[in-house]
Amino acid sequence: MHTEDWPSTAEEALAVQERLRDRVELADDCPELPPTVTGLDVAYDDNDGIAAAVVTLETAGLTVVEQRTHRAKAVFPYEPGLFAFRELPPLLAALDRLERTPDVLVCDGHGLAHPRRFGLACHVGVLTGLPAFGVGKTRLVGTHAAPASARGAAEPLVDGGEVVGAVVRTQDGVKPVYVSAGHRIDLAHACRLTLALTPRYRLPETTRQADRLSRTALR
DNA sequence: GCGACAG
DNA sequence: ATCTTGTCGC
Repeated sequence: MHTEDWPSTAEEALAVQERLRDRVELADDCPELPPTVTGLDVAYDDNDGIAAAVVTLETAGLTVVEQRTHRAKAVFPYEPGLFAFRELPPLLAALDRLERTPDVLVCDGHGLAHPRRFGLACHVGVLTGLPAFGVGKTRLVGTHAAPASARGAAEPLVDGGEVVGAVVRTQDGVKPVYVSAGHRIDLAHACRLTLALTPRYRLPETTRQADRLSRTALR
């Protein structure tokens, strides 16, 4: 899929989303402990300028092994449920610049925890063919009980009668994050990785590194 | 009809 | 997403 035929209206985006949705793989392909984890994030300025950043970390020590960025102009407005069409172009461009193929992608948004079960993490996974999951800071859909206050506590996120993700407490007493599978990885695995990526802070180290890099790339 | 609504 | 000082807590 190229920039030329990228959807520019909500109707077109919905059609593309529906087409891609059929290619999502729910089976878990992701290794038990992938050698590396790659975080994705995008920063914005006041003039439709956007900068995407991807950072690959060694899973064991969470040290950076490779990082890439891509600057561009926003080509799609923010719209809940169609968020992927805004961040996907620069993210895919940045991912293309990586020399080492990622083992698993960690997105700043949702995967299956989406009104049509196909959020950013699903798009990224399907379009790259790589395992991917999402870690959101706030809820998009679903209801859930409050997880216990200790790090590691989690509660299922339910929408339309099905479990679409998990609400996970990554640090004692902090606001929980929303974890959901995207492609070729299951929820349990995504939750386990999320905890491995949050030894000290609320958000995954992958997201923190990508966030910081995208901001500097914007200036 | 009235909210809710990833980043 | 982004705009921002002080302030509560360990």
